[in-house]
Amino acid sequence: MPDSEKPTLLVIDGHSLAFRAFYALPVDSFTTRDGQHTNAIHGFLSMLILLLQNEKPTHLAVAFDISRFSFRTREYPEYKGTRGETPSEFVGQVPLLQEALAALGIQTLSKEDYEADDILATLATRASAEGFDVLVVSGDRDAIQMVKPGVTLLYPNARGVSELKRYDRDAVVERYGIEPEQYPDVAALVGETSDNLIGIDKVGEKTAVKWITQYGSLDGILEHADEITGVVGEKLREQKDRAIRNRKLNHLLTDVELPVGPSDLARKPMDVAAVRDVFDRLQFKTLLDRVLKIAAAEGGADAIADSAPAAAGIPVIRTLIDEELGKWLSTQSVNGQSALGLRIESTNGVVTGFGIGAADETAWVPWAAGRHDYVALEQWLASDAPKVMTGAKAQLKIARDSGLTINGIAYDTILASWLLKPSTKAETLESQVEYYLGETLQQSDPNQLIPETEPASPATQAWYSLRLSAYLSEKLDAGSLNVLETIEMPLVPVLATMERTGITVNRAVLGSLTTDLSAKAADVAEKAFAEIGREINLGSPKQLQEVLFDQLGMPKTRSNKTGFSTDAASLADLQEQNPHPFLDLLLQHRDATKLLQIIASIDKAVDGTSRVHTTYEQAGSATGRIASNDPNLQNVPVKTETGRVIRSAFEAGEGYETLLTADYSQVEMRIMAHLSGDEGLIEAFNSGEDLHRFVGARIFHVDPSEVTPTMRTKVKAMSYGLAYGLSAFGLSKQLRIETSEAKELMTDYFARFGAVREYLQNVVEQARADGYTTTEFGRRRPFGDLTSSNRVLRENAARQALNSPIQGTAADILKLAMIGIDQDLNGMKSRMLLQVHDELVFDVAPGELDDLSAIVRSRMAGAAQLSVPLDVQIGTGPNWDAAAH
DNA sequence: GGTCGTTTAGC
DNA sequence: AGGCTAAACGACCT
Repeated sequence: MPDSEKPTLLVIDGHSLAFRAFYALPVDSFTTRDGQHTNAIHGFLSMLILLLQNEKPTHLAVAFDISRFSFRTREYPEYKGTRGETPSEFVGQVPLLQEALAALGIQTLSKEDYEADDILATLATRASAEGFDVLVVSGDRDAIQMVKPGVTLLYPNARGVSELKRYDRDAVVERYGIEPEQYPDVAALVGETSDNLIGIDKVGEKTAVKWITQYGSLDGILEHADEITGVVGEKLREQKDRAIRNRKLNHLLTDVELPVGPSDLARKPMDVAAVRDVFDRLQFKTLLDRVLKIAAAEGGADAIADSAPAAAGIPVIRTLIDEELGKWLSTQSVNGQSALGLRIESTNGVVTGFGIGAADETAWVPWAAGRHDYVALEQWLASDAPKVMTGAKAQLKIARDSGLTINGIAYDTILASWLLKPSTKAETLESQVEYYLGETLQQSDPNQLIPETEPASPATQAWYSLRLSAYLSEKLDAGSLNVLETIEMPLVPVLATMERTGITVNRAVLGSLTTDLSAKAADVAEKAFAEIGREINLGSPKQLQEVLFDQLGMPKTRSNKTGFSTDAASLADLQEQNPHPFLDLLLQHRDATKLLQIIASIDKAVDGTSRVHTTYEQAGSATGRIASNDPNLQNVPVKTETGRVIRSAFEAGEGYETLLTADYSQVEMRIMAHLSGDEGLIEAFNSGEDLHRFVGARIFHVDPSEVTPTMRTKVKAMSYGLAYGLSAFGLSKQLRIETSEAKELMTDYFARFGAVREYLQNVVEQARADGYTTTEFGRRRPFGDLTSSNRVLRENAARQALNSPIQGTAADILKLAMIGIDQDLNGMKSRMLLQVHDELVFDVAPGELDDLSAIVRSRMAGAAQLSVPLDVQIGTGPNWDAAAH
């Protein structure tokens, strides 16, 4: 690079470069797991990164064509007419590329009726006049005409976009033997196949250059056309109109009116969070690293100053205790009015200290039970003074284990970030600091005995939590903030209590079931091996495929990525078409081993007091639901007889009278009735009649008493499928009926409950317009793929969008009920133990059954005011199975 | 040892 | 070609 002090403007023809990348890179290697092609984007961005590194432009813009129509096609409709339909795999990549460019802080330009090259030529001309060095990147040969002192063309060679050839004036002269501004005259004579511009017959580059050299220009040639002898001379005189037309069309405009001038195109800092977001979606790992390196090299924290609060530098940490701490807390929190960051540090589950972060100061409070006077600290912790944390629930549990009371947890950056983008997996403080603030927070590596780098102090961590909260709050809309404040934050201590409480499990029940099931599994496995004459791993889909399709020669099932499916539905199909004892034995083996797995996962989690403590993942699901893990207590079997034996192992705790379960009946259908306003469905719920019987009566035109079990099953499947975007095909599969019958069922259903279909369609339409769906309480879920050109992607997104407000509203409702119940339980001994999406499980203290039932019923039924009642079913019994109803 | 794909338990 | 999950296992890669 020249050391010139001149600013350098880099302008790129977006479409032509992306298109070259599209053909240069194999689609197969550049496709996301969702099926989005990314080869053009990848090729373009890697070229761009190289340009940024090598050319270090101070100013930058990428121009795009808006469509293939321009003033040129109006003048000459055949212009570029030979170009086939642009491949849809390419078209879909352009908006994503533009999104990536926006995140990188790069301005994109386009103008109706003009081509990108006209914009480039205009900018190049203006910039050059204003004293810029200009670099033009275009894959269109017409761009050669822009070259002049100070303007250089970078032109991709045949191998795609990985190498760009520099054409300055001398290079053009060397390559073509003419001056750059003469190039369009040559091209006009020769023609340009790719633009569908036919030249003069028999005139190639050599002849054209010879004439230009001799007569100076196309005009000069035409003036002396009579002097040119031979067949080419005749052709020239015959076809000179073509050359004139070509010359008009290949002239690039240098005076297009643009909203910005060269100096407006100064490089802007990238929005690190947005860059990560886009690159994550595109699954560009290596490219992201390269981009972030550039960001760091170009100015580190300053580069992201626009998108993040100013990094004033990490404040010095004071170590404070007792009175001094009390004064500091009072000053920094303005007597408990203003939020402070809080990080609770622990080792092996025992609190060792507190990091507290204010805006410009941080404090570290070493802590050990009974070692100091902690009055000031414990007062502040127990007060409602607002505290900002990152991952509050886990820290709160440890604090409680150490006998501390913490109130006023007003903000959790993990939950805030999740509400912002609920489809991403839960984060950590370190990942948030890096993602949102573009800074690095050292964390301790548990695998390193002697850490190479000092991990950040809890005080610094608390300070970062506070900064993150400020950043996130600005990004959150009012609805999401409302969900954070009224649902998610109040739920944190409730879930913490439930996790710490756990539920009693009778290991003896599990033990005897394990014995039975193990014997059963061994028995069916042996019989299965006898059927096929050899022993295989029944859990290996690959080995099963060999047995089923090669050895037994069964018809092929639906295919998946690794071959042919052996799932239960496929095996049932096989049993119908090609009955074989092996199939049934295999299913029985699957059944037994699955239950054994679940039992094992529960059993190994039982603690010394016979209780299991799940961990609820509050920021895990895309819709707002809570997930349960380690062990998962939201998928404990219930549907089969054996499954219910597992449930019967969950018992009332010691000193408690019984278990109580409470669940909503058909919440999602009720929410659908409310949201759609469908009069038939609303009437169904208000009638008190069994829902599926009521709906069945309407659809099959019979009296409710005449609805047969078969009719009820079909209607039930249809109703439930609605909220999932079930197709006629899917319905026919599930019910094992003809597609035509499923279609008929759907038609009849919508004939009676048409507002439901209308509502579901509206949800998707609204989501497409807004870019997100919303629950009744304001929880959002963004959707980008609703406008994707990829059909699979688009239709998947549509089904997710229509389901989200329903599933999400149901989640909101039960969460609100839990918060209310927890409040009302204050002063009682009974306790909430489990949440299973539409069900809650409680330990009932002696004498509290009636009170508890009333509280639970009232809080659950009253959690939301819908146009249909929320029906709550309550049951009690010594164990979870017996308490079901 | 990590990641992906398949399968299946629940709602 | 049915929405939201957790978990186990096999297969494959490093």
